Amino acid sequence: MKKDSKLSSVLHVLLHMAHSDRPLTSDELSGYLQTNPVVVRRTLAGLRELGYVEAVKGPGGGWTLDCDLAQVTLRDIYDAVGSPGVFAMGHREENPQCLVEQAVNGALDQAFREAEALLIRRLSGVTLADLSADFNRRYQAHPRRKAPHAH
Amino acid sequence: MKKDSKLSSVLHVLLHMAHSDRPLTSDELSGYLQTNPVVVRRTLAGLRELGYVEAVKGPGGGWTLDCDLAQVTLRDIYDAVGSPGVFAMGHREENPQCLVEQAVNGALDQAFREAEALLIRRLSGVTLADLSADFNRRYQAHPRRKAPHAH
DNA sequence: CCAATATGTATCATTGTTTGTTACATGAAA
DNA sequence: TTTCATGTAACAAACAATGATACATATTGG
Repeated sequence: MKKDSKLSSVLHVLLHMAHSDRPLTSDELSGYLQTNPVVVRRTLAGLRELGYVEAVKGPGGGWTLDCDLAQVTLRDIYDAVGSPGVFAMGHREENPQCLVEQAVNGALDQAFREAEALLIRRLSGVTLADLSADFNRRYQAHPRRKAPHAH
Repeated sequence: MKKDSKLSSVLHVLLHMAHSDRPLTSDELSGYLQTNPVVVRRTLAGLRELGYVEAVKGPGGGWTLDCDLAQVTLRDIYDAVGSPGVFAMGHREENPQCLVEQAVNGALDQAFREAEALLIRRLSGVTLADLSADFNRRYQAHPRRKAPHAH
């Protein structure tokens, strides 16, 4: 099944923005993700509406962070990109009257709910600042690299 | 994102088989799932190869269970249908050299791994016999229903 | 004011996966 | 030998995610 990479992509560009001292254009960001500038704008539109990032038009414009990295968790970003369904599995509403199906779905739903709850807890426990610090650690470990982010 | 319902579907038909005293044809089973007989055969083919079910050709033929319900867990069935990817989210291999991406993916992977491990644990803790018992409880609670499974 | 740059967004094309369908071969039973 | 059933390949349809194009809007700086 095809995987939705919105969350990963958004975090990727947010971190790049965190380590940039000037606005980054959709064009530049799309280069990092090897995608299209329009896709970037589309994806970041939600974050802009929620006030996590700011977009400025015109020359010298682009995207900048507009939040406290230490206050925003991965869960916030997950919500911001639309809280996409966590699981690739589910069940159609085949026939909810069927007692057999009710039994099956009940058992599966229980397991899936618990797993999703754990995932959300874990995402809530990591801030963008944590990610940024993690990046810095990796950078210290590879100081020879010319650019902090090889693209 | 579209959800894969193979696991749910397979469990559904397995339980029907568990409560039937004769082989059920792909045609009948496809009726329960509101799908196509060929899809059923395709999906159950894996379970047949693993010995969980048996398929008999010819008049009076069809599908029957060929395992101990108390010994087979939902996790076994999950594996039997191909252990489809659990999550609808992921990350492309955009640019693994990028330290930013490494930091992001590291954090996400950690959270996803834990959630998946919990899901597998939960699935391992439920047997087909448990599901069958659950069905029976539901049936006791609705004794007026003419057929044990309304289809 | 105007040219250049950048986002905002609607629309359409492309791609890939899943599911459904058709067709036909194989095998078993009466 | 007819009928009923599975086994499977091949193809069609449906759908969602992604990419691309076009153009409007806003801002900067000469």
